[in-house]
Amino acid sequence: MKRNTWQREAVRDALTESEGFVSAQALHTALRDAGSAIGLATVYRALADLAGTGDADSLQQDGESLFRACTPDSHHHHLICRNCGTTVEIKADAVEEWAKNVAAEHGFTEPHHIVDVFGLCPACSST
Amino acid sequence: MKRNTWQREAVRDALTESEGFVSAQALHTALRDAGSAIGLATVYRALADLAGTGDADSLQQDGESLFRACTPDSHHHHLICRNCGTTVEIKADAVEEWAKNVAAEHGFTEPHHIVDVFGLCPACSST
DNA sequence: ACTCTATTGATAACGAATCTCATTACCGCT
DNA sequence: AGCGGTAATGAGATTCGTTATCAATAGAGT
Ligand SMILES: [Mn+2]
Ligand SMILES: [Mn+2]
Ligand SMILES: [Zn+2]
Ligand SMILES: [Zn+2]
Repeated sequence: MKRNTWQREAVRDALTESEGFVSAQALHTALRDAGSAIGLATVYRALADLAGTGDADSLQQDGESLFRACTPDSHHHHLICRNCGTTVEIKADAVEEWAKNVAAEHGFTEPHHIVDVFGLCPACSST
Repeated sequence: MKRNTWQREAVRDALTESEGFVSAQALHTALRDAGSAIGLATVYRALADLAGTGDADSLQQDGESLFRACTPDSHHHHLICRNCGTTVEIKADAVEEWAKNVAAEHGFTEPHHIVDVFGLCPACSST
């Protein structure tokens, strides 16, 4: 059975308080700086769990995985500032349909898709 | 100035002969198996060059970069078999427009996007 | 041919992520 | 509340993709 630990709660809380996508290592450093004694491996495990249950979304950038607390049970995509990490959740039913159709047209089954939009947020654009 | 070497040509040719996306290490192994004495670092450098000039597209899967020879000067996306790597190039003007608009609506500038569709190709679906 | 220097490649170094395993502590049970 | 089984933890070792080093090589203009 799955047990509840303060470590998992700490990771969940730290994720929620982050503005945008963060790496496991950044989250671990933030927790340690805040006085926590949590281990790095535990942060990785907690993030993997959260991503597995749908409570966190992840994406890969520059060869490392980034995570973000997300609205559960709601498939969506992200608009991400590549400078400061600020993230906006986006619903895109048209793209969902397109992805499903394009896979079917070529005889591909069990389709899934990766759709992310990067840019500079208003604050980072004006500097 | 940029010099022409048989190593760069070998990487370009090997990429072109590959069916789908391949990793730098897989390409290096294939070249060595074919009798080439090319070094691993050179394969990495050649692939980075090709990606930089737009002659190759790249994506990240399971923490490693995969590359593929692509039609130059033609922005497109990919439908990829996650079992055998077989890839189909896809034009999707509607998605291009959507990405541009969604960025503009939120005040994000200099937008770009990552759009990939994964699935099982017809051959891999029937097993 | 000569010279300059971009390129190469064996190897070391780096870094994100995972594994090991002895220790800890959550939780169902009495 | 006290036990006991065992899931979870964490410091350190390990794996593995990628990049940095740097002496040797070779492309290309003269
Ligand atoms: Mn989607
Ligand atoms: Mn596009
Ligand atoms: Zn920003
Ligand atoms: Zn396939």
